[in-house]
Amino acid sequence: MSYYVTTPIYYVNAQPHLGHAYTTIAADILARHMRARGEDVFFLTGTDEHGEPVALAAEAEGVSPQELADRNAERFRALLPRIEAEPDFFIRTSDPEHKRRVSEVLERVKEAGHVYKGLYEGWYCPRCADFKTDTEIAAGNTCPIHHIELTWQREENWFFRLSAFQERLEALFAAQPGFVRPGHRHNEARSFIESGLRDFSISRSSITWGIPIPWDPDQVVYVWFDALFNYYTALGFARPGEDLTARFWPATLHVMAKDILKFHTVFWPAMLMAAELALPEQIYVHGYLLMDGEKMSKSLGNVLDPFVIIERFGADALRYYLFREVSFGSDGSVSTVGFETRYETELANEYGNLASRTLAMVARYRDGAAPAAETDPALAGELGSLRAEVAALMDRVELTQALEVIWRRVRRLNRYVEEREPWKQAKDPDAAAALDVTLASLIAGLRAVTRELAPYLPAMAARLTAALEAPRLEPIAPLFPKP
RNA sequence: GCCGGAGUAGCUCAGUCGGUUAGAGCAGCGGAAUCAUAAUCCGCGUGUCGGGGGUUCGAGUCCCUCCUCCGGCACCA
Repeated sequence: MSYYVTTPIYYVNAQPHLGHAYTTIAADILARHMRARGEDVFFLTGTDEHGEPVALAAEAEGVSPQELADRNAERFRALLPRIEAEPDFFIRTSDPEHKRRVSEVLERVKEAGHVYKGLYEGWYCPRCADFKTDTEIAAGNTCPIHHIELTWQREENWFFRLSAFQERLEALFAAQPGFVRPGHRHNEARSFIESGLRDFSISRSSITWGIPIPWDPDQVVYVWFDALFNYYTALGFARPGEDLTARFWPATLHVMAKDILKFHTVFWPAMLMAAELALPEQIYVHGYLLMDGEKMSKSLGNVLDPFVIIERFGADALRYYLFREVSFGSDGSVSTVGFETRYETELANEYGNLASRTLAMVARYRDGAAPAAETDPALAGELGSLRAEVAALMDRVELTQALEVIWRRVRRLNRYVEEREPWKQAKDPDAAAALDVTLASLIAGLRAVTRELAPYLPAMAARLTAALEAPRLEPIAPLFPKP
């Protein structure tokens, strides 16, 4: 089965931060899990580069938008290895192939009658070179940024006939209750649709940094229309000389934070319908990471710095922590103290130490030779069902719950050691067979949990797996050393 | 205002179709053990399940109402 998972493409005007890392790690965990299951996986991430803010920032710096985009896109690309994310392709919306394909699709959408010329009017700030929504207008009808008076302007734009898709979207949400997850996000999107859809403008004449409208080169494509299609266009040129579209389209899963729900759950499906392309199977909307209960904010000084964590504890630990601490799909708090607690109690003491004590005992009592005994029936059932349980949860994108069921086994294994007291078995010549069972069961258990943990802890899982599969088992340096 | 979500132990949260004395982790206290990164394991909870009302043999779980917090309510990339 093909499994095509995406992150949003990140807007290059911002600095990469924990939020970007969070989404990317989520998609990476899913991709790794599915690869391990033998699925045909394609994992896409990238950058969104067009639009007003980039054009303005470039102007302010005295560089071209492309130069600014090149520089900042590189920052997002550089984030990937640091968080151990391994996408199959990194798309940039300034890629010529992307632009060409968006133009093609747009023409198709227009030919199908879903695009028309209309008037876009509203309050306009000449300095921002942008229209303001009602909520963005400051007192005295001024621009909140420039504090100058806004003017009522009208612009002739090309509009997308979103309203025409109202019924089809309603039908989609009714027929596929799992289209958007978690469920309350599905409802949120649904109620938005039911409140009545209005056409929206998909072109801009005020800027030039974008994809030209094929039949009206004085205007460029509205960035969202450009950006969303990345999921589709990427498959056409991710592999030189090969078109992966038939193999991977439609996407299995789009992962994103809640701020862009509307674009992905309403606009995007309608755009695909208009282009007569298949719809993604599922959209997963996760929450925000909060710092001590507040939204991340540099000025508040409450930022959990992912790079500090990675440097001190490794990317595995960060990946683990984010999905362990915060229930995926909800908002949740993260903190340095919380991180340190989980790192020490769970990664170091429970899991890392389980590995240490197991390897040490095999080395000490059996000279490193893994006993050939069968897994203790007391454990076999629980360990045997783990793989299927995790797979079922991953299918539903329940990343936190999957970690929970895995961790229950980690704790079970530590309890098993206490129950069996292998140090006593080692002293009793009559208990040799029992000790074999104990050690073999621990090794099997450790393998089972490590296999499931590998998507979360790629580096340490690989280390431990290698140690467990070595011809001679030996103690290894702590997986998660305590400072 | 309208729509949606949340309010459960000191903290963070789980509680599937309503059903046995409401659970887990963390923190705290006591104990056991010594294979291990002094890591582990066991024991210890008098919680108005936000308030009130209702349905039911039975409600944290369903209905009504009120309070508090959060989010969405269109072009913000």
